[in-house]
Amino acid sequence: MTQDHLSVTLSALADPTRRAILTRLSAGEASVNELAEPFAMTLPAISKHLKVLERAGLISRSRTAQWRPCRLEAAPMRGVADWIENYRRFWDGSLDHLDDYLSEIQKGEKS
Amino acid sequence: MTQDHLSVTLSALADPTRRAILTRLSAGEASVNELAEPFAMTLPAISKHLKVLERAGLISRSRTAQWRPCRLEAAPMRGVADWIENYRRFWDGSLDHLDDYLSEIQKGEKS
DNA sequence: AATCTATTTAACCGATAAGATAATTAACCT
DNA sequence: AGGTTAATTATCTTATCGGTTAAATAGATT
Repeated sequence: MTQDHLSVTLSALADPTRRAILTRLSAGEASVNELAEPFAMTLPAISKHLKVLERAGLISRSRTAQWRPCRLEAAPMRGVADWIENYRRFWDGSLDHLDDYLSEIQKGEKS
Repeated sequence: MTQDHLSVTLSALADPTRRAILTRLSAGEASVNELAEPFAMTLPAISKHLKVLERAGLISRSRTAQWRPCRLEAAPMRGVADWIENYRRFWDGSLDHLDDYLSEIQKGEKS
């Protein structure tokens, strides 16, 4: 089954190692070895995680000599933020204007 | 490995069927059969999806006769929204891109 | 040319996920 | 009691995931 963008993004984000990598990258570019350093995990494992993040469009990679520095590309997160925003009222607790929101919600995702 | 809340929530949300179920539930409670109806999928499959959502705390279930109506519980989404909010500046960009722009300008002025 | 460094690819493994079918539980209605 | 409806559990298959070790590629250095 060809996965939709939102599913690809969310499942990329569902792994704690990958989220930690993104957090690290929010402080700036980093090489694969730098990214791997904090984890009790082999390099190929990190390499795989990076490939998942790249496929999801959450990072991009350049080439400098033998290094392949990674950069955060947060754009796909916007889809997640937008989707989840439709549910904010359900945890924010102000159920007062429920009716106003219903039609908006129903315009949401139809797979 | 015991999964953290955020990972459990995100992987529950990573499936389009489950997201569609949540969207449906944002319009109000529904029975399992009602939830299953729009999908080309057997009932046990839906039942499994519901179990995943329940484990993630994204739905709760009551018992009325032979029906087990499901209700949306959006609370766990808050963790997702909070986490992702840290990245908004990277796609909203106004601040970031302004910084880039300003440093570009300064380089231009110096040369 | 030889070697060191950075990273990826290949091949494999165990665990989990998503689906199916068939059987089972639970509650309702004659 | 017997049958219908609602939903779950059990079992199985197939595919993907997250990790490993070992080998391969690519570029820099000596």
